[in-house]
Amino acid sequence: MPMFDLASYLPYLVNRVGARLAEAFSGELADLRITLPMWRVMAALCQKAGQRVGELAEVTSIEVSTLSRLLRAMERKELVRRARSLEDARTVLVELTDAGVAMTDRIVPRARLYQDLALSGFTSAESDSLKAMLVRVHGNLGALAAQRSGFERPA
Amino acid sequence: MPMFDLASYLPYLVNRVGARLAEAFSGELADLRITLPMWRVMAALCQKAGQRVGELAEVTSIEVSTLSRLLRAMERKELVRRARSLEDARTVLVELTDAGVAMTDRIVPRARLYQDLALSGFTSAESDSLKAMLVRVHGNLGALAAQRSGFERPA
DNA sequence: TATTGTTATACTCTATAACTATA
DNA sequence: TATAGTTATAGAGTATAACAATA
Repeated sequence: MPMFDLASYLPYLVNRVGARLAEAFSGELADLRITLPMWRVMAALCQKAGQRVGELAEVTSIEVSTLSRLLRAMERKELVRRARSLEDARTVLVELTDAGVAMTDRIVPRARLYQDLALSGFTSAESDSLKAMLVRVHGNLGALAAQRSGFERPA
Repeated sequence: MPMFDLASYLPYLVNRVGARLAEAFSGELADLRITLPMWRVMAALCQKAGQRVGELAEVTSIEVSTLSRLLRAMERKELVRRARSLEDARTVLVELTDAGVAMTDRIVPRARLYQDLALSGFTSAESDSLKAMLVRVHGNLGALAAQRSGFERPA
């Protein structure tokens, strides 16, 4: 029987936390009839107003084809608007509607509160340290993927 | 437009890292015809030999009904074995077959290497600190879920 | 009655590829 | 030709509930 300590295996720890974060916040969004993927899109859009579909896919970690259908559902709920770019007519720019902005405004305080609960007992230095290390790991994995693709990626 | 900084939002950072970890290691497992959920089950089982289905569901963050079908698929591949418990005939104990142990033995070194790549540039103290903080966040979220369920859960 | 696990259903996500339109 | 996005399909996951067996 091979030896392997899950409790010190980073992917396990991250997956576990991610599952709990997702489960808990999904419940938080249920009464607003918003799903977690929708909130991810809204959070990305409220950070930067008009984004291309591919850009959004990268930020939200949602597959482009999945995202395309998700955006259609969000359009039906009048949360977002899609429009062809004037500069490059291949690309589609996505932005929040007024209703989308209003909904995001309702969710953001919950998201903040929720993060505070997840980090309760942490000093602000500890929170910052945790986040910085997650960013470093993300970077390491990105470099890894870039290597495999044969060469460095633009970013 | 609401203000919200994704780059300092913990759920976003965790989701992002989780997505990259999953994507990268899935590729690592592809040539062995093992999926990530299968590996999660195997890793859990190599940590503790015989586990109930519900126990495995908790450890792997996989829904019981999904896990039930996953275990059937793993039985067909002769990686695991299911058997009714003698003590409580309602419960089913899952364990790795010899082939399952052999496969796990092939994967474990890759998993270790893979973790090292994800944590490259980290001192051992930093890695430990990151893991410990993820465990604390997991605990905070568990306490939160327990509260909502009306009262404290056994564990 | 409550619990454990399996099964069924409907819905969503992923992966892949075909397709349209632009560049 | 290459790129951006949409759409279609099949396979797998999730959520829910019904169900069987056992406690």
